[in-house]
Amino acid sequence: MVEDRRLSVLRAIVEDYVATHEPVGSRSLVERHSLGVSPATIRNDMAALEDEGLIAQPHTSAGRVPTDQGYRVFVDRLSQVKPLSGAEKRAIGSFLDGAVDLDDVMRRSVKLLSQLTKQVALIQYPSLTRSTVRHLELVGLAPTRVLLVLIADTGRVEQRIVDASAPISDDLIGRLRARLLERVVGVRLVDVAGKVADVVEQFEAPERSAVAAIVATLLETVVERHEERVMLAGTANLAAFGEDFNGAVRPVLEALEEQMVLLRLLGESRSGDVLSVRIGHENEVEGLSATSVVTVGYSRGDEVVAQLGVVGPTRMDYPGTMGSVRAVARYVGRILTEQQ
Amino acid sequence: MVEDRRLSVLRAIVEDYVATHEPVGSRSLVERHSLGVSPATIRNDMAALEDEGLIAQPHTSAGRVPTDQGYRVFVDRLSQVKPLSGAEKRAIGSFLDGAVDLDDVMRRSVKLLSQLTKQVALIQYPSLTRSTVRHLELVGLAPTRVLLVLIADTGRVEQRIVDASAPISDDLIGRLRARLLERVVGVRLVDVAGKVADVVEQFEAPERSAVAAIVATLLETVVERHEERVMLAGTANLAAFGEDFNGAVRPVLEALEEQMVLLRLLGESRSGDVLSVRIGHENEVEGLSATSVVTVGYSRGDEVVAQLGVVGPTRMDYPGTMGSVRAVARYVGRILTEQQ
DNA sequence: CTTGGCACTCGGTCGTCTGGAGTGCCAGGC
DNA sequence: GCCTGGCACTCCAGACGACCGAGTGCCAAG
Repeated sequence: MVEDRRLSVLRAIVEDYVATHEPVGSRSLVERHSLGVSPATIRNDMAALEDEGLIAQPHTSAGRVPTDQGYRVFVDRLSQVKPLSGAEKRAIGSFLDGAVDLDDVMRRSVKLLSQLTKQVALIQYPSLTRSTVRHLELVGLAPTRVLLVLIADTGRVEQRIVDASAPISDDLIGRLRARLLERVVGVRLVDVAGKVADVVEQFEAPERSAVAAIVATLLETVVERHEERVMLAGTANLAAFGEDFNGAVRPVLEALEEQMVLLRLLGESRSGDVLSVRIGHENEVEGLSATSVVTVGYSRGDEVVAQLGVVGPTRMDYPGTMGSVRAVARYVGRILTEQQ
Repeated sequence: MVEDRRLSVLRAIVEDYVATHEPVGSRSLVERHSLGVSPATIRNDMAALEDEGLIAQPHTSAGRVPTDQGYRVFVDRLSQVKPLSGAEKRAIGSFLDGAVDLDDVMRRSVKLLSQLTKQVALIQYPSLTRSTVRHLELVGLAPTRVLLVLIADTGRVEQRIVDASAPISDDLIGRLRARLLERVVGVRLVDVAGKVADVVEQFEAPERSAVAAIVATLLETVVERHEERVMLAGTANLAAFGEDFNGAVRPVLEALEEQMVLLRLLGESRSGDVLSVRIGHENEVEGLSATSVVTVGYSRGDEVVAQLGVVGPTRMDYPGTMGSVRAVARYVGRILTEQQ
């Protein structure tokens, strides 16, 4: 079929361009891939592909380069996720198994992913709102200060210092701690607010204001979504982007420095645990329109708790990147589930 | 004095080069600074400075550029730390005051510093080993698993999951918790090991192995220095470095990605709370020989607990950078001391 | 010790030229 | 109807050379 060959040509162009980073012409295409036809025929196909908007020429008399749409078609119809090699899998296992706590798991995973893909890797901490309270601790620091520590079942720990204007006795701390514990342990964070709503009322006048301050801080800790952190590694790999630093790399670095942007990036694909690939302009984030973002959710147990992925140039090795992202997500999920 | 003028010339060269990023010649020097002599005289001075190794020419018939040694003399003898403007001081105050916890203080400080200096900023978390134990918590997770949470008086929280092969009852957790608390609260982390050495012996056979596992993990948490974290911001400012990405910026980015390197960078200057400036090759870290590092310690109370600083091109604005670094360190110290 | 003058060096820029890679189109063949 | 070889055309990239200007070092005179 003619149509089939045309797509083969597109695939070949994408593969060559990804490999060489140079516009690919009709001659070299027939040489490197056994397409069984002459360059002239390829040229006709290329003209058609260009009409469809899948490839473009940087200038007349240059080879062709895939467009964002071209990559889209490649990813959707022409490529398969490439599974990792056995060696790579073993490397992942041994690399991640030594992690001592959640921070360590995140740090190791994101570093690993950036090394596997040679791109910038991102990982979002497991969402607090979806998890449950494992423990809550109040520690008196000073007459009017209390440290509130909240431990989620994902292993994440949040701490806040509460400065109540009224003095707080150790006895009060003990009673409040017991009451709160009995209310919130095992409760989903999103439901904590409902559970502790009436606690303040159970305390009398001299103590009430301090209790109110502590409970308010607790609610704040539980509700605030801005606390969803993102960790990042491999920015040095941006070197592969191109030579013109200020043109290409700077906006990317700037975007990556903003926690909010990173969250949006990972948040855009609330697609659960299926791979999401956003190519070039499909990306909503300003400054990243020349990059592609590959993300996937990872799970604890059978619930997706957060996303991880990579950011790289649109001319990336999609099958390989997708394979690495998916593999790391699975391993992270397994570790979180086991460590539970 | 001739000698004096020579140093003035060096100062002028440094200032001009920092401002323009271009080799500075004798003519433009007399034009921009009122030195009261002719270009020819300056040329003689420049030749002398070059003999002393303080300046160099990139090539014949180009202007002069300061050498690392030239910057050294400039910093040591020719410049004064530039205090911040009132507006800047107010900005620091309002920017840092809203911090809710230690992480937040670190995050805000490092971001602020990178914005003030337009360079890459680093901040080290307050050292664990120098601080004391504020609280310790054991939480049972599963029959054989316990979560150990250690809270230092710097506000830092460390958690570890202990997997004892033997079952651990809630009763045991309670007793062990009480005993450990009574031993370690208020004790410096470095002294914890001595305090808990005999705790294991106080438990009998069926419980002893679990206790041993928990205590071992506690010691690990307390001793391990690799846990001293460093946070970093402003990598996008590396754009000011130069155009040749792979030549100049890449090794810097790579070095900055390594926690160990960052720690060394901040650790090299155990100079307490006096500003440390390491210029170019003075820097031990490979890959950063074209950068200068300005660091200073910050305190909680009257004890220096960690370092912060910036990394930038050797052609940085030293007086301004030193002023910003010192100012931010003072504010951070104040906040930590107040929040205590 | 300073200064003006002068010859010299050398990097950066501009215009020109040329080779090569690549294209589009066309006519002929299967 | 599709493929193919041929051919004219386009245009980028690199090489080459000339020129300009900024800057230097040195010297002799003030």
